[in-house]
Amino acid sequence: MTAQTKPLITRRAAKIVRRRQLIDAAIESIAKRGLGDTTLAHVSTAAGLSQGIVNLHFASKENLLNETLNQLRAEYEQNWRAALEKSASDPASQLAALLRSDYQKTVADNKKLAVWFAFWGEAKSRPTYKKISQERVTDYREILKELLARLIEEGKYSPMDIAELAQGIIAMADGLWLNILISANGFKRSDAEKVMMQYLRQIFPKHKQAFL
Amino acid sequence: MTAQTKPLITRRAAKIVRRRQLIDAAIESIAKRGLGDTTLAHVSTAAGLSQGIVNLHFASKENLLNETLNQLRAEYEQNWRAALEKSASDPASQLAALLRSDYQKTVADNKKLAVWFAFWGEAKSRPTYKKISQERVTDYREILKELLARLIEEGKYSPMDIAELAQGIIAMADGLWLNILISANGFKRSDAEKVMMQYLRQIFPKHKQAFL
Amino acid sequence: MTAQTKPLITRRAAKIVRRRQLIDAAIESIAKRGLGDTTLAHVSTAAGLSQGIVNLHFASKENLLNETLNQLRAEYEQNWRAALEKSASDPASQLAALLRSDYQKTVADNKKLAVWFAFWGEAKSRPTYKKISQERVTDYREILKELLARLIEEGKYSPMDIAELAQGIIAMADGLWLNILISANGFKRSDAEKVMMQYLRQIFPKHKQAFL
Amino acid sequence: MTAQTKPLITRRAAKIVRRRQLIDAAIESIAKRGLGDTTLAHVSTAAGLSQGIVNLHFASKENLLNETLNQLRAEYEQNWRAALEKSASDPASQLAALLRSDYQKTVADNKKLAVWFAFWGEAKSRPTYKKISQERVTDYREILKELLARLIEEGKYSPMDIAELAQGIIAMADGLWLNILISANGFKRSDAEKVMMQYLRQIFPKHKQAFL
DNA sequence: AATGAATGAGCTTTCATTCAT
DNA sequence: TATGAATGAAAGCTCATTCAT
Repeated sequence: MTAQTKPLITRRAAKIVRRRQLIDAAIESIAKRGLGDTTLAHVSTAAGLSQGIVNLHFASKENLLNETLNQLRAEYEQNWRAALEKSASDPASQLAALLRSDYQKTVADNKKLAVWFAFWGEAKSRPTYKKISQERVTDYREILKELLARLIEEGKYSPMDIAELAQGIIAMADGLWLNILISANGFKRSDAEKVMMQYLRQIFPKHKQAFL
Repeated sequence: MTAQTKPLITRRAAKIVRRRQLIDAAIESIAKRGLGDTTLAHVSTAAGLSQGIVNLHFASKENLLNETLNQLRAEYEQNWRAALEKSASDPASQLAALLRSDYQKTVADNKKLAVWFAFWGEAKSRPTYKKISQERVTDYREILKELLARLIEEGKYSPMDIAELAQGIIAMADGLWLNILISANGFKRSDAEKVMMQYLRQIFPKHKQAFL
Repeated sequence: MTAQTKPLITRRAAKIVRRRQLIDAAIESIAKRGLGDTTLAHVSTAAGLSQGIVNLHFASKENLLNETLNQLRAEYEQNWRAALEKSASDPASQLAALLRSDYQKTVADNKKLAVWFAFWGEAKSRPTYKKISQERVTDYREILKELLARLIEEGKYSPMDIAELAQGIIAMADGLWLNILISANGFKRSDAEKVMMQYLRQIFPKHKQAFL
Repeated sequence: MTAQTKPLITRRAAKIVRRRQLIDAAIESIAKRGLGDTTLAHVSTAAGLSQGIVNLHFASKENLLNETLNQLRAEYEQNWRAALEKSASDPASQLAALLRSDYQKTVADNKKLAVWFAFWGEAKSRPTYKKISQERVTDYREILKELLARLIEEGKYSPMDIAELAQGIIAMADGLWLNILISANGFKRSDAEKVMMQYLRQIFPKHKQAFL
């Protein structure tokens, strides 16, 4: 009887935990089998739960998948924001921190990359996937542009089209993810980071040090 | 009028023609609906043919999909090789031609990009997709490295890690494809080309002209 | 009246009950249409259940069919063992009981005979069918041989090759099943029994009484 | 021009040959795969001919199968009639010849037995198969009864129900076929013959010699 | 909140049959 | 007479979803 006040919170918490558990199982399965071959049975089994559980917590498979992508997006954003906070505040350090964060295990391990690409592969025909995929880089791009502007000013580099530059950097970042996912010869996260840093050194030679 | 005895489109088309027709229908459907929602019924209907036709010509759906990816790969290669042949032989022109070819309509229209990403999305769990995806860039990468070497020598640029450079360029090229596919603000093939050219101008300032 | 809270037939029947229900439906359909024309739709409809039900409980059609044959084999064995137990223990009575049991309604009604022959018809190309068909008579044959030996001893008949004798009796038993199944002129179970009893009287004239 | 009178005959002959060729291929396939898994593609391929060939010569698969069974029936009859003609004319010899003929290679090799049982397996649901299967033994049974009558008279055996006796003999003959088809321990045609001869010796001890 | 038996639409595949050549 | 590409109905099977418990 004394325990009766608490359960509401506990239950709500339990609910969130369960959802997260199912999302994790979904990521696991998508990475292993692809989006097309992932069934709700795979997900619930991997979560050690029963058949109907996904529909109970997410109402539909579509919804689970949307939430999964959303989860990935949130993690991604959290990760680069944390990286910025931890790093020194000068633009070069911040830029390095931002771009290095893309290759941290938390966001770019083989499983998660596979899932990102799985969703991108369906993005054209699924507005929700497309939208979340776009959202993933909106803030990132703005921050990136800001940092580039500050760096160019600080380093007195000749003027550049910052928007284009940011596009290029993000493109390279994504392309390196693809390379990690698909390469035959074991291209790793650390390799991707090296390539990216080399690129930054080439564009911002005066700040080489920050990009070693 | 003399051709009137034989219909222009013979009902029994040559096998190769039929196969091509079905591959085209597959591309169409994958672009429209994604890989996961593409059914053989979609493909055969789009081709204006009957239910069993895909299994007749490709034995299985899996095989059709493999051949579709293969077709895309072949087209891609053909396209950049043709671009190289048409362009001037100096390394800068060749480099520009090679990288511009990635954004030609033949290989990078919205449909084909969607299909590429659809396959990449399943590449982790499908060895065949992975393999063909790797093959897509093997020759391309070699040629690219060769051109970079010649250009660096010609321009007497300070030494660079050519392999890494090539990785970065290809990554950017692929990432720009993603941007075309997913961007909200109408990022087009021509925009991608601009970004890439800007990048080349930054790395090879003495050859700016070739990358305008 | 007290049972009214729970319906007599619970929607979710115990697994074993469902399986049995489906096997019965399969027997029904095989008898009516043959093995080749029996579809899962026939079986599930006959069982008053839905399309997917067979795959849910048996994983595949092949498995359902194997289990069906197995069921038939088990019933057959149960039947003759029960017959032996019920009969007097002298060899002649036992022999009569054993061979009469082959023509009891439980195991040799028109439906089940049709099913046996349906499986035998495919036995050559289906190892599982062949194996189960062999197993059907292994114990039966041993018991039969034992009884023949005891009877010959008891009656002091001139020595016979018991194995061959048993082969012949079993062959006749099976052939009589075929006759029931195929005969134009309404050859019935009781007719088959008569033929078999006549045969036994001929071989074991001193025990005529037991085979009337 | 001189050859123009002949072709009609040649063609007709060719037609029969072709039909026979297809029937043989059907037997081959049914023995190998069973009735249910035999497709027209199997048959035409085994005959080294093209897809549509069966429909051309038999109008339908059903028809081919009926004709195949018919062919088997005809061969079977031919075989025992030939055996009777070759044998001595006394009833015992005739009887021995008749029953031995059931285990000659021509009619009772593994392939043909498999086909017989394949058809019997569907006989219940296919009137045509049932009919032809009945026809197979109608004349045979009459002859058998006649021979039994003559033998009983000749041997002055105590009176028997000849119809029942014939039923039993035919049943045993068929059951021995089943044993050849299904037995695990290599029960052969010669073994079947032995069992049958033993039986005859038991019933007609005075004619033992004829049944050795 | 959780289970898991049941459903049924929809999928890929097979195959007898047709028919232009 | 023969071919073999094409058809389309029908099969076995999968799986998201429902719902009694």
